Amino acid sequence: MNQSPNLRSVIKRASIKDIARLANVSHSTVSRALQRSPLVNFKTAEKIRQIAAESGYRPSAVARSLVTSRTHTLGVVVTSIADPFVAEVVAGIEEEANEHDYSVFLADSNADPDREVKVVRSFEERRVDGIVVTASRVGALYAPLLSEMQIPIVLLNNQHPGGEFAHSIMIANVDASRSAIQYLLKLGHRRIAYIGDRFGYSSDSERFGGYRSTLDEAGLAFASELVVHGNGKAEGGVESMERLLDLPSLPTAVFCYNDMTAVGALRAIRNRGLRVPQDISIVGFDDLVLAQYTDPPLTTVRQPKHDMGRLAMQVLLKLLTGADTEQKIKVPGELIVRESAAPPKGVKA
Amino acid sequence: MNQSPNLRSVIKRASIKDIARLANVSHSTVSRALQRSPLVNFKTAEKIRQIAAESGYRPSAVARSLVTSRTHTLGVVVTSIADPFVAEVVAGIEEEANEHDYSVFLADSNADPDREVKVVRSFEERRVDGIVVTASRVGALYAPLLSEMQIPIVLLNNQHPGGEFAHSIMIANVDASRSAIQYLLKLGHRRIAYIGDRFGYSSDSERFGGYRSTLDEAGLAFASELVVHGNGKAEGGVESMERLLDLPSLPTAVFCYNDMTAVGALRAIRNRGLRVPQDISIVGFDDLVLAQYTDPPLTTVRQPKHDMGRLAMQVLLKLLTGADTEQKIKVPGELIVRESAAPPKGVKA
DNA sequence: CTGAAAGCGCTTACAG
DNA sequence: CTGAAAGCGCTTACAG
Repeated sequence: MNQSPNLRSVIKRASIKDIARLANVSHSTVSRALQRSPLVNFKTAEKIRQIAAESGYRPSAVARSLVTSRTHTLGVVVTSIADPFVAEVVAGIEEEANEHDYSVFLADSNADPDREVKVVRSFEERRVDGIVVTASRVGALYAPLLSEMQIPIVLLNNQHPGGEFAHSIMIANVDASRSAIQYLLKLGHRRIAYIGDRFGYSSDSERFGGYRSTLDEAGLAFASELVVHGNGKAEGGVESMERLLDLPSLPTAVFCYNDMTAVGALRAIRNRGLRVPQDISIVGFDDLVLAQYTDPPLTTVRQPKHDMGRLAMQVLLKLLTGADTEQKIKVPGELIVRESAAPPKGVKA
Repeated sequence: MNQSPNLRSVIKRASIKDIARLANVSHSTVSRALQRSPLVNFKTAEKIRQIAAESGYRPSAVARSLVTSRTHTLGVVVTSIADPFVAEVVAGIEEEANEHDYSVFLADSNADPDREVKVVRSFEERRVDGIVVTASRVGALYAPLLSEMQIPIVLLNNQHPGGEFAHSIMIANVDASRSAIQYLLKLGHRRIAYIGDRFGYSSDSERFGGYRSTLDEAGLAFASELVVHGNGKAEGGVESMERLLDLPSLPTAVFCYNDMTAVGALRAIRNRGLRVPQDISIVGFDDLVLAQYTDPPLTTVRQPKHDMGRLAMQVLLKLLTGADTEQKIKVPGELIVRESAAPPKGVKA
């Protein structure tokens, strides 16, 4: 009963031919019966299916793929699956894929361009039906590779969503960023800092753009010392916030590129003996689950990560069924007000 | 240049035959040249490879798999990829797999037994070379399915690692739990609570076992009101901690099933206006990255998540190359002392 | 309704 | 060193 795996691997799996022999029909008929084709007599079909079930038969997706030239498979390439934003997006992709009987290959590039190229190449060899690239920082570097590929690709929050790639889904960075800054202005803040992400090519500049234009429109002079850059992680948030805290005149509020950066900023502020939001207000971006559990709970811009993942898969599915409209979808962010932002000192709520 | 995907999909990919025609050799020779077989003349091999490169040829892994009956693929099934513990484990698996040119299928069961069964079945049809199941809660339910499978499986922190499954890698729950409780005892705590996970079949009972036996050995009477159960998430930690805080006599320290539970406990304590660790000490389990950024930073038991993932893949690799030793690996946890635990009131450090 | 035949894109003995 | 042949496990016209 408990044979060793290598012993077992010697035993050949049952194929359609074996079932055919047992059922006394041709393997064509078995194939049809298993596909529930109406072309085969009901009783024989039943019998065949029963025999298949009893013998633990499992059709070979690889053989099927070879003839149909569809693998019902997609490749997902991420910069880091350990990044909570990415993990939630992948959960959404996977869920949608699963519902449509697609399997997903996951590849973590670790933000290494070479590895990303290698991985995309391996997806080509696996003959995936489509690819989704999530939050890649290096997209531009392998653009030529992608553009010559014969596989539909959809980019999700990619740093280089432009030109040659027809299909992308992106958070509406500028508007989302503006809503965060408008909220801060409404609370009475006038000295608002921005902690960006030095690796976020387009998303950082868009979020920064929203920050700057909103400040401009409010008639506030741009103060370059209030703009610093982290790395999108908590440690980068700590460092960046420390630089801000060394300023002769502190900001009363800080808008962060993402929640992890905000978590770091929170820590740096605490380390200096200051309090959020009484001394400094903080606003994040993403709305990770942990944003509800920071101290204080984080006011942030929500990205519908799970839905964005599903959407990416839906776009892919549409492309796969032949639709060929160019798809560049912008998803709105939503400001989630919690407790990390409040009016600055001396201003009533 | 920018043809539509469906137009493109009509254009057949180059096959080994196309290359053969261009190179004026047989497809057998092309196959050999591409595999860098020493059997083929060096100059012809060079020429063939060049032609292949120029024509953007990509070998079909599916065709190759059909003949070699190896897919160089593995399936990873997880309860939830959005769980930070799981995500880090998967990162480790993926990294090790990548280094050995394996591709990984990821399936998220959402802790749904039916889905888990469906997914494992699809992995069988895809002819994955191996499967790793991570932190499954429902393993027992599909034990029969697994045991009749012809594919090697390794279980990682599975709730039912026993009997029929030869290969598993597990954190040393009992010892890790004991080290946490011993630390708390050394700090002077005598009234120590435990917030478990009602879904953690074996890991919860093992961690509880470590808790209880260490208390016993210290001569402390077991107080059942000090043991409550969450769901492994922050919300469950909040609820459970609230129940503890309603006790007529509060615990001075709480050992939590995992870090997310601890994060919830931290929040519940803060909501009651109490402080950690001055009023109550908290110890977690996992050492997620966020454990460094809670307020206060969390004292916790580290699981080497990334390494455990790599290890799982290594075991699989070993099984695939024929080794057939039963592998049940126990990985030690490590107590990471930060700031969420301190001597109870009235006891000097 | 059923079967024989061809073919998907490779690998690999077998013969030269 | 090279090619013709067989075969991996399926699907699907084509003929009956």
